[in-house]
Amino acid sequence: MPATIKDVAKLADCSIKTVSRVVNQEPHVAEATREKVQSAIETLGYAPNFSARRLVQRKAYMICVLLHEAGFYQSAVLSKVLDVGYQHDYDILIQTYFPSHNRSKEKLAALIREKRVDGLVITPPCDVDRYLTELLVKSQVPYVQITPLNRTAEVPYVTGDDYQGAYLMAERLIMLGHWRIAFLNGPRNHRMSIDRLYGYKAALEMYRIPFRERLVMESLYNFDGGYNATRMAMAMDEPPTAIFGGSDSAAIGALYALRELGVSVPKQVSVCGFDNLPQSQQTWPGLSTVDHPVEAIVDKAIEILMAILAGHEPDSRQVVLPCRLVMRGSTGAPPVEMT
Amino acid sequence: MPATIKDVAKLADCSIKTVSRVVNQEPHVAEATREKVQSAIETLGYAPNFSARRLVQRKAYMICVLLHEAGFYQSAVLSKVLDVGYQHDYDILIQTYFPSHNRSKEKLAALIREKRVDGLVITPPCDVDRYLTELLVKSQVPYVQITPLNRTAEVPYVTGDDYQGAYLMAERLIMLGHWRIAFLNGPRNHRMSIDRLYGYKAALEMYRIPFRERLVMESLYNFDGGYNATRMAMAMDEPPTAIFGGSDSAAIGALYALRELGVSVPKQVSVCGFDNLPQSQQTWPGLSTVDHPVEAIVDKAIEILMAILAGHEPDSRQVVLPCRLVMRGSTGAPPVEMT
DNA sequence: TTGTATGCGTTATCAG
DNA sequence: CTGATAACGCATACAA
Repeated sequence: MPATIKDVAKLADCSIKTVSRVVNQEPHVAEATREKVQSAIETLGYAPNFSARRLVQRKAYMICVLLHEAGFYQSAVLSKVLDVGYQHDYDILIQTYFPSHNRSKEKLAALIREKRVDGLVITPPCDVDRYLTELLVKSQVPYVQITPLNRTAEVPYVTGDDYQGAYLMAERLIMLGHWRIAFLNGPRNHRMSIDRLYGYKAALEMYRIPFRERLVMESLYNFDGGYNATRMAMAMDEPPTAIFGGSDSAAIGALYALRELGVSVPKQVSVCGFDNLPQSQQTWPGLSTVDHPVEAIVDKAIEILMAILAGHEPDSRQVVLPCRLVMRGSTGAPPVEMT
Repeated sequence: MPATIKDVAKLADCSIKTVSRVVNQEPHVAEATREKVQSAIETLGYAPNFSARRLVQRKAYMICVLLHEAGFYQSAVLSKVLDVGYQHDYDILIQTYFPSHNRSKEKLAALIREKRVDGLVITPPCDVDRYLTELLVKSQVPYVQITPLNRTAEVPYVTGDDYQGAYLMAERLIMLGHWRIAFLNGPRNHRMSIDRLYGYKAALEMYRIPFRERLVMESLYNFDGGYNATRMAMAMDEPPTAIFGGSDSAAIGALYALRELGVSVPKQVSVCGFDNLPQSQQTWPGLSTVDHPVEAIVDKAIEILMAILAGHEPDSRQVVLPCRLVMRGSTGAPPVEMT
């Protein structure tokens, strides 16, 4: 039976309000009183009951992170959210969301209706789900998107600069001497895929390399997609000398396919990715990739969410952070052509 | 301003208690009344306030998952916990715990003191932390361990059968014709490492293969450890023909090292791991490994925790689930020796 | 089958 | 600077 604020008040010989003041670090308390209360708290091992606080303040002190699946990228997001969230004295609630799954929809709706969360952090691909976005808008819950697949004018988001990152990497490949560069594309209707593709295109254009439609392969940004696309690419009359995966997952699939085909990386074909997943440095050869600054993204996202929750307008509601290249062993100069 | 139970009562023209009965599916309500209340609930869009319920029932309706780091194994645990937890109408709170990190200690202590969680799920390596275990015991919070590094008599846990899994894999390697099998060992003082090592030893013994101390290499069960151990193993006078990683992470490190050394897997050296991480099927060649039945483990763990929280004794407090072999391309017969 | 009154542990109001 | 008292929204013992 834990001690309550009343017990403390009795022991410290004051009113509960005074105890409350001490606990919540409010001003207008005499130093002597404060000390008396403080020691009472300690001898009783008192800790305020969070549920009571939540009730009376009509606040859940809880933010929800919406995850679609558990992968490394998500893990990184999570770690950082936990870290930052706690600094703001918020609890973090994890919720999986599957568009196809009715139960997860209802669960989330209940969570919001029952005021069990104050705000949400949305991770891809949750943000492209119609039902979800409508639910969020209708219920007026504050939320912020992380690396949205699509962007909208009103919704706050924080993301990496996909266009710039892709441009940088494509440029680097070109500098190495490549000009037949295949691109493993993601879902066509996602802003993220589009930006990365455009970054690639822009670099080609800048260096006067003709863009070839057939070198853009569908990969869905996953391992299997990257694998299949690579098999197809290598079966072409003029196979590419470099394969730029729009995501590390796809690039890892490409690596696998090339290995299977007995094609040496980077001697015969260079491979690179995008995202900088932890496992990308455990492949052989290490995967050259574009680092999406996950930590910084989450940091900023939480900052924005907290500002909104606190009632003041954040500095900016839509933030795009620059990406940077991480070169490892999977890229090199193309082999000398012998015609 | 959401509707409260009073609003519903007023609209349905009954007392709040009756509404409460309907909401909580209690008996003793006339069908007619129930319908009246039900429709009132719907027109008002009423949802019970969770904080209020938590307060009055002195229950947090929340269980906490303690994570040390965010990896794939942890992700798998998480997904399942979420899934099962929600079926029991519990919220899942994620908490990172770093033994070295004072803030995370305090945070957890506060969580427990303030009755913000009803129970916990502990994942490795949290369970070997003195401070943590003492805190848990002192505060009397119910908890259950998942794949504990060490086991104790009183604490409920669910885990895979490390000994049996390692035995199985070692046996398989022997069947393939290997007898110089290196083992990438984990932290020496963990029950989990010990069991896996003993399973390996037992298989050797069963098949009358002399155990060689020097073939047991320290790897700490991580990528770098596996990498270094493998470099050392391959530098021996008589290098092993197979490398059994006590964890997939270590085995992936081994794969990397061998690739670097130009050693062909499985032609010259076979490699296998333990855990069956998702990335183990994305390596080249696919990593043969021992599947730790994470989902079943979590399932059982939550079941036990729920039983304890509900006040009745679970069927069993300590459960060990069998592992099974997952053979992929990284293992094969050893090369023919030419002396 | 239904309703009334009381309490859960806080914070907030406003008077002292 | 301090304190009595009223919310907060729900559950629950007990009465009708």
